[in-house]
Amino acid sequence: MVKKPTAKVVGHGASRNRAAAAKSVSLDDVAQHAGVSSATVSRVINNPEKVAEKSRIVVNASIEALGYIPDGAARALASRQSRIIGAVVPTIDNALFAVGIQSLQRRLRQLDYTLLVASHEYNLAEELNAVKMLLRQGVDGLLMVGSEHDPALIHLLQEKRVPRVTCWAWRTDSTQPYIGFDNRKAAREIADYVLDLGHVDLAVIAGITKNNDRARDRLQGIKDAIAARGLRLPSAKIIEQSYSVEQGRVAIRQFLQLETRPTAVLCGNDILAMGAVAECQSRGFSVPDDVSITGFDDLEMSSQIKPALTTVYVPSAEMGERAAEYLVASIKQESVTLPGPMKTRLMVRETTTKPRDR
Amino acid sequence: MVKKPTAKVVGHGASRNRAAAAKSVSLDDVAQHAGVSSATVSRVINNPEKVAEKSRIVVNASIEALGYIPDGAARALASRQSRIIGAVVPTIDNALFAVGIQSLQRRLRQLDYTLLVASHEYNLAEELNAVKMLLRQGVDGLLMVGSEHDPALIHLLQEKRVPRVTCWAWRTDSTQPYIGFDNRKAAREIADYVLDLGHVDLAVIAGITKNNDRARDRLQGIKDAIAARGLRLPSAKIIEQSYSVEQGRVAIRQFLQLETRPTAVLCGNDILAMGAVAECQSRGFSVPDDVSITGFDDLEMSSQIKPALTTVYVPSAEMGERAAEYLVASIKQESVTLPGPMKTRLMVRETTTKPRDR
DNA sequence: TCCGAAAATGTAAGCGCTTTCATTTTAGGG
DNA sequence: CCCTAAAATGAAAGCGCTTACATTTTCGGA
Repeated sequence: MVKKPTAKVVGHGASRNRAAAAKSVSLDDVAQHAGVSSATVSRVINNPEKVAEKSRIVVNASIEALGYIPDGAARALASRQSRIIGAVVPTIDNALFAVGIQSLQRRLRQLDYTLLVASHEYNLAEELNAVKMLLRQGVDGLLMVGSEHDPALIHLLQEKRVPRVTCWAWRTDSTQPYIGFDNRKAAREIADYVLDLGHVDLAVIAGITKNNDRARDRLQGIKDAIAARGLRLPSAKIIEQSYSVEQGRVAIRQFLQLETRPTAVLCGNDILAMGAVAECQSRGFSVPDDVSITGFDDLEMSSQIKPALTTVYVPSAEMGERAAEYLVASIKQESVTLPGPMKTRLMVRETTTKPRDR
Repeated sequence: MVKKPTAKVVGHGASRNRAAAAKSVSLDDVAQHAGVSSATVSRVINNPEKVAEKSRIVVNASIEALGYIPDGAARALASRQSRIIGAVVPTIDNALFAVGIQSLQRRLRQLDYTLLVASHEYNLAEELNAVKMLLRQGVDGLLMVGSEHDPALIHLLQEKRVPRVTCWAWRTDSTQPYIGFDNRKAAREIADYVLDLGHVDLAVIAGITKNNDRARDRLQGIKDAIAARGLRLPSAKIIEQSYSVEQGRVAIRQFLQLETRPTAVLCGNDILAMGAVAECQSRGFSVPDDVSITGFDDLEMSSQIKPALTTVYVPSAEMGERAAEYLVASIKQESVTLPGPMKTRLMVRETTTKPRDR
């Protein structure tokens, strides 16, 4: 007698008793409830136009009735798209970036994407790590800040071919897509303004330029302006500080006790400038009469403090929005043209004036 | 003759020619390269202690050599864990939340988790949407702000059983896990301080209390203090404004032109307070001599402006860190005890003083 | 009425992992 | 050296979707 090959039932039947996770509704459940195949349900979700109106209605009703929420992981795995965009910024805890991220996120959500964020606190190795982590999570696109990165990062990105964009900077050496502005040019503008006022003895409180092209560009822009007039900026008149109010205070203190006190201090951002202003005030120096001070970024607060800060407006919010649109478009492989550098704007307010006659 | 059941080879062999995506290295590639099974490679990654040291070394070498990066989606699908934590905040663009998120993110990364953020701009429906989106992405844990939500949200969370935590608030009606502080109590403290100074004619610039329990609690705390002394706070002395410097200015303007000008104005947060201070100054009122003003949150800037703001310190950074730890622990089903309410601290600075004799 | 093309739907094969269970290898006495 | 238990490894079944391809239905002439 010959053994009949019978329908062989294989299977582990292991009932995963995970975390009491309330058995959640799956695509198949919806399909069954609606009396169609799971493919149709999938289509209703992803390509409704390919489904007859009749079944579309039935399926949508079932989705509603069952409270079905698609499983992103399964979706990502099957479609090779996660609908997640990653952003790596130096820190979220700086109004400049917070504003940009907020608007990025808002726009992304309108486009039905989610935002994964990471920060590296101005550390290139950490940045590389962060990007790896985002890549592991399968982000469809990536936003980064500035043009300076670990070479391994560049290599990694090249290899993975993830659509990406660089913000808060802009350069002509376009080896990467930028949506940002020209820090150097903007810095030169505000420096020019101060020089036009008649100041010849300037000092600079820059951000830490190491690994930070934005800070470096800003400093360079100031140097450009000074050099163009045949003036000099001795290195004793340049201090690099990390971005905090306190550090701004610390820095300007040094300038204040110099023999030849500068008549104007240009700061790498508004935070430093606010510290500088505050320190001058508490030491009895008048701003701008004794010292003119400028910032950079034009944070909300900057126009509100007394005296209001002369600074450079930077289009963070618009940038975030544009970046969202650009990334999503490139993911969808739509043709997109990168805008040129975005416009910054000199905001002349109350912390700058002509130097006193000497 | 009996047909031998042979190994049946089925398959579509469909070569997905997706977006020229550089064929990336998979687990199997690594396994092959290392001469082991994919299961072993998986173990090396997830449970190294279950693998003989010898193969562990070989496998790690292969991973390195091939530049293997695990696919998060596949991992999430198979293991039912995404290693992603979601955070839903009103807005990122408010130093209070930015600080919290920054520290949440930092800690999360140390714990090998990633942060998905969403903001709802003080809109409950948007919040529900955001949570749905995060759930769709399969977050393992969820951080939310405040205790007031769309009922559907609560229901959804109940059903999905996602570990969650509520921050920036704390209440005894513990229907949900809180890691935060008691806004009402803290507000009462600062109000008590102002009252102790001798002020009897107070005014309040609160945040918008609709859908915002934090704002409401803070206002209530102030009312508590006033009521406890048998004083009154007429509704004309309460203005609700959204959190911006400009709105702070607008609000205090109204108080300033009142017949019985309040001698102290308590603000719902530092942003409003800064606006209030600025407006007083530009209208020639001295702070604190003509009007005492208080804030809430103790942002970095608040101690730096002139006059420095009397306010309440709120432990945002620590909260973010604790929240990260709590969430990860609950995900791992470790036993965790929630801390009680976190400590806030009255920061007496320069914007408050005794009322002038009348 | 019938036929063919187009539209709608269904079937089932993966996507790249994790994990269960079975099998092989190793180690440790007797 | 053999036997047994423990340790290490492998084989393969899904996880919940998307999608290529096959099949069925619909619809508009002729």
